Order: sequence, then C-alpha cells, then structure tokens
Amino acid sequence: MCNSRISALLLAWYDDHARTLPWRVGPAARAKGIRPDPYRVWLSEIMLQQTTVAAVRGYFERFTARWPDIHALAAEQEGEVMAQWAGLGYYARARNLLKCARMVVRDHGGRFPDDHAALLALPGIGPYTAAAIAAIAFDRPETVVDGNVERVIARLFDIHAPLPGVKPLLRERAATLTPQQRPGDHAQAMMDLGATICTPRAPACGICPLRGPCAGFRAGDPASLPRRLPKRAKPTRRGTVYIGRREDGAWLLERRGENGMLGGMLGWPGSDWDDPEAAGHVPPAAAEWQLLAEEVRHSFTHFHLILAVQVATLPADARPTRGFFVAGEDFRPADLPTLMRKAHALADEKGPAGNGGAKVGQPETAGARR
DNA sequence: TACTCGTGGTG
DNA sequence: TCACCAAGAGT
Repeated sequence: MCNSRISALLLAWYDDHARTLPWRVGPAARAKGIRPDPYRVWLSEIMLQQTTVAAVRGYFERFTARWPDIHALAAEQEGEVMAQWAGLGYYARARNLLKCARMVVRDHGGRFPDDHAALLALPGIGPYTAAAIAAIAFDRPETVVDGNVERVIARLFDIHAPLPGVKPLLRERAATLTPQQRPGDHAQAMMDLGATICTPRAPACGICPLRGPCAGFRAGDPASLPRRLPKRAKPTRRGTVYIGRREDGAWLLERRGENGMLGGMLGWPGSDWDDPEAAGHVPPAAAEWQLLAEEVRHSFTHFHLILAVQVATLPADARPTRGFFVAGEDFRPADLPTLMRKAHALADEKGPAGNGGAKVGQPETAGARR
C-alpha cells in the first residue's frame, strides 16, 4: 500500500473520530476555512509537552480566560504566570512561555511567525512544537513527530531498532506520510491515533483504521514497539524543608532560583537534596523547630525524594536569613509546585499552626506520607 | 550526546 | 506497589 493511501485512511478516520479539544478546530470547521488561533495552538502545544491532555485541559481554560491573547500574556508579571502554572510541572516551560510571548509582541508585532525556522528561534519552541504550530495553525506541510507518532510509525513499519537511536529513521518514515493537503489535520490525526488507538500498552488494533497496512500488526506483536534502551535506576535523595509561620499567620516562603528543580517557583526554604543525609543545613530563622514524624515522598523524572519537614511558629519580630513572609490571607497553596504543596499539607495537618497540634518531641505516628 | 527537568494516570 | 509513560526543550 502506498503512503498517500495510508494518509487518506487516517484522514477519513479523523473526520469521524477527532477528539473535541478546547484548542482544536475540528475537521468539519477546518474544511469551512475556519483557522485555529495561533496563540491558542502555541499555548496548548507548550502545555502538552510531556503532559497529558487530561492534565492540560483545566490549565488551558484558566490561562485563556485570564490571558485571551498574546498581548495580555506578554504584559503579565512573571510571578503570576508561574503561580498559574503551578502543578503542571516542567517549570522552565512557564518561564519560556512568557519570554516567548514578549518576544512575539516585541519582534513580530504580536503575530506568530508562520514558518518552521522562525518559530524554532523562539524560546521554548523546539523541533516538534515548531512543526506542530506551522502545520496546525498555518497549514504548512511539516512532519510532526512526537512520542505518539514515533510509536505509530514504529508499528506501522515494524521497526525494531530501539529508541532513541532510531529517531532519525522514524522521522524519515513519518515524512513519507505527510500530505500536501490538510497537513495540520494529518498531524493531529497521527497524534489522536497514538493517544486513543495505537496506545503504548494495549493497542486497539481491532478498530484501527491502519490495521490493513500495518506491518507491526501483521508481524504479530505491535505492543512491543517501539523498543527502548533500558533506563538507569532512580536514586533516592533526601532533604529538609522549614515551614515557618509567624504569629500573625504569615508564611515564610522563598522564590527558587531559575536554575535547577522547580526553578522560578515559590517554595519552603530548606536544604539541598544532594546530600544523602541532608546534613549541613541551617534553618532560615531562629525558632524552636519541630521535626514532623511523617515525611513527604515524591518522585521526579530521574530520582525519588524523601523530604523531612520542620515546622515552627516564628515570633512577630523574626528576621529570617532567607525568603520573605506572605500574609496568611494572600497565601494560596495552589501557587506552589506539587512537592511544596504536599509539605504544606503535612505541616498544616500535623504542625503547631494546624489543628493537629503534634507535641514537640512526641511525634504522633511513624511512617511516611506520599 | 546524554542529562536535566514534574506530574499524574495506568497496568 | 511501582515502573512506565505522555503533543519535548535546553544545555
């Protein structure tokens, strides 16, 4: 079967089965000439980097409600953008999002460039996102290759060589499928197929529109593709955070540096996470710190973290060596990344400021909290 | 090139 | 329970 036939099968399937997504102009509307807003396409693609549709949906709705266009976003303060991004992860995306918005306003008159090279020059936009915006928003015949497409192609052509080395070959094969007509719908169809039919664990080959030409299906074990090189085991790191609350209810927080984990986000002052014993750190203010019996457990992409939590009530005249106070009524846990949110939840429940009221030196329960 | 960078769902 | 994985980019 020739590749134009494969694309035709895919587009026919997409016409009937395209998912309704807040940032998407569906195939019927697209056929009437309605084009998606490049701003919304860009925003969705940044949010969707390594992130599921389910996780993105709410964030996308809140962002577009608050910042309906690129000018509104470009004019916003960085701290507000970071707070709205909190919980979505990969926080460099949020910092680059704002940089990109300001660059588009300053250098492109508030309009996204419509070609791959110019898009690639913008912060936070890499090869995938540049191709996706060019294809979806501007109908450029770009080949869009994400994790879904790599999986679909590896199965369709029964390619057994492992990722990541086989990426160039997968891209080459994907390019042979890219049509001159409806390249944006084709790209979205490939990704929808990968997300709903050609799934990682248990692909629904029985209802797949590409079952006929699929070499992987014919070979008998499409679920085993694509192959991957084995990954390194995750180490476990330890650290300590200090959750201090002043007598007037204000919380002691700090803005984390732009480099490193949770860069640019609000968090509780604490130790580095490198040292196995979390030794050699000092509290951010003088007080009677109380070590909670429970710990926070959290898993990142490349390591596990066990976080000890120290809590204290700080005097009204406290002079912390790090961070700043945020008034109780201004503090929103939702502005924190998930790890710091977990630590706050534990302190609020078990610490002196919460109604749990664990006694100093008499931890309530052993064990850890996830 | 290979490593860093979050989070939540899934089997 | 836990490894795997997701519409990757930056360095």
